[in-house]
Amino acid sequence: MNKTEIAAVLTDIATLLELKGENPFKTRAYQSGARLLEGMTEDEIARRVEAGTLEEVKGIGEALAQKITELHRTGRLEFHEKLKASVPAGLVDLLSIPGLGTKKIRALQDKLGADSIEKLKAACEAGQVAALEGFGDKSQEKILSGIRNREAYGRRHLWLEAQEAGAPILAGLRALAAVQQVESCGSLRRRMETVGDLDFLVATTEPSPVVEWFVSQPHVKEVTARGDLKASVRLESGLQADLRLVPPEQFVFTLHHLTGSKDHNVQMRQRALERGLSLSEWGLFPAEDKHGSTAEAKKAGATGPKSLAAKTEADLFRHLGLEFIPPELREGRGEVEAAEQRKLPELVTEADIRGVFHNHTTASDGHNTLEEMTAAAEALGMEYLGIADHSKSSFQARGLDEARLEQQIAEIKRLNESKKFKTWVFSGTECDILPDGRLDFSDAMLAQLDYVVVSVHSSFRQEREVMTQRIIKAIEHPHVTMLGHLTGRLLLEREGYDVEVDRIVDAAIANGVAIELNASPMRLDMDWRHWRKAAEKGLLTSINPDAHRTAQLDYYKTGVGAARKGWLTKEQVLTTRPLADMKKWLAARRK
DNA sequence: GCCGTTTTCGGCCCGACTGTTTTCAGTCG
Repeated sequence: MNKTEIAAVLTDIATLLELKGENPFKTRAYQSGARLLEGMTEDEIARRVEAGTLEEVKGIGEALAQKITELHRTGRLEFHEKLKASVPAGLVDLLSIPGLGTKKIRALQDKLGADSIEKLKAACEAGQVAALEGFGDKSQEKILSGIRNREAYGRRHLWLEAQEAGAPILAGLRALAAVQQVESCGSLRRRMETVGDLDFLVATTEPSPVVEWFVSQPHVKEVTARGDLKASVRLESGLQADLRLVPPEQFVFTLHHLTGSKDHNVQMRQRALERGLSLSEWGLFPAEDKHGSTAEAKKAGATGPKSLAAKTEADLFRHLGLEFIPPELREGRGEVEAAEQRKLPELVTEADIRGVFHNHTTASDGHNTLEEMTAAAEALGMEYLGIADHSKSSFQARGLDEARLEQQIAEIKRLNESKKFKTWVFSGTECDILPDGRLDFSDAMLAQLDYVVVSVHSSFRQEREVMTQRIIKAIEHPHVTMLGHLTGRLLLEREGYDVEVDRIVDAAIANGVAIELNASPMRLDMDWRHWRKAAEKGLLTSINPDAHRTAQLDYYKTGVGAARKGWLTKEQVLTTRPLADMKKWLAARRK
């Protein structure tokens, strides 16, 4: 078993033990064991299993070491299997209902035999839950609504959806007189491809009008919590939005804490400790001396230790000997080390982008004409726009055959010559990669184009090796400029096809082909997790909106977010080049 | 289940909020 699988088993054990009412510190030990494994390399784990030195890792003791070893060697763990068999299968599902934790679930199971969502729902409808000690009408109603809305509440949301839902809230908060500073935090700020909920942080000395505004904005369906220092609402979309209010001097620390990620925060706290400091959402304090706990220090109130001051996050990082780490990079993937060595990349910005490739028109499955798309690109200030309608095999998308493509080439030529728009238009195609790796157009046809995007749109289920070879064959074709959506994934809907990313990246570099960063918010493909390594090897990308209507040209901004998350600099993104350079680069590709 | 320059036993992160309680347990992040 690899580390991810082993960690998953440990986490599962923790959950099952909790449901059985085990000592919470025992369950925490399994959880932290899982986290520790995630933070180690496969190599290190294998080495420690082999040498029997797992116990040297702080947080892993005799019991965990034995279990990890068994899982690593055999892929099974009898302890886990017996445990699983002893807990009703439906019980774990109950944890997904808001307001239900292990204690209440146990009570419901013990007293009502409710060990599945179905049975719990029936018990609620019969009024049995409200009658239980420790429960009441409100709890019963909350459980029922939690069950009814389970799907909507549990769902993650595309980054752009979350961003659009959050923008008016952020603007509204910013406009309040009592608000000194406000930011959204969490995965939205880190620009993760999907977002679980919205987190807003406000600096204020006068929280109550802020809370009042927050819970009474439009689109709030339900207020789930409301206090002096925090509030939570459920929006009509099913998204949950949380508000935290802190005094101004604490803002930066809470902002950093709530932005995360967890892994990043763990590393930062560790680093603080190494320097005799203690970092938390409350501040950056001198670490407590051996005789006083932080709790006692807290109780001492104003006489307790004072946090170091930080006006901005840059101050916070500076206190720890680090340069500022942009939120997008805070994933615990080497950014702290890089910040220490002053080796963080200068990330590409929206302002760097000069043009957009891979866009569709009404010729295939787009909703706007060539002229409308060009006008929209001009309005965005783009120096160039690349059209790439589908090729003939994509008949579901009204793909163009040779005759229609030649027509479009002529049309684009006329448009450029007319100088009607400041934006230059490049003729291209999104050419299907056929199941055997051949392309959907002849060499002669492809040679007439300014650029060629190649994409897989069929036979998604091919074996990993077949699919990998298929794509590499296409990349090796002399007329190909860039590879479209590497895996074809649709976030929250469909897994991508199975490919060996490293080999495709190497083939692209060897053939001078770029891999697009498809900026459609439902794709963001190739995944940001691959970009750092790929770009360090020399891969170039093009941030492509894959727009099917004028408004979607704007997707390039979402793509810039993903590119930043992938540590990409301006130099590594082709579409930051001015038109003249871009023309030169494309011409050189065609020789 | 893990840990220890104060401990091999007795701690383990904690603050805010809700709901059901009448002083607090459970959940959440």
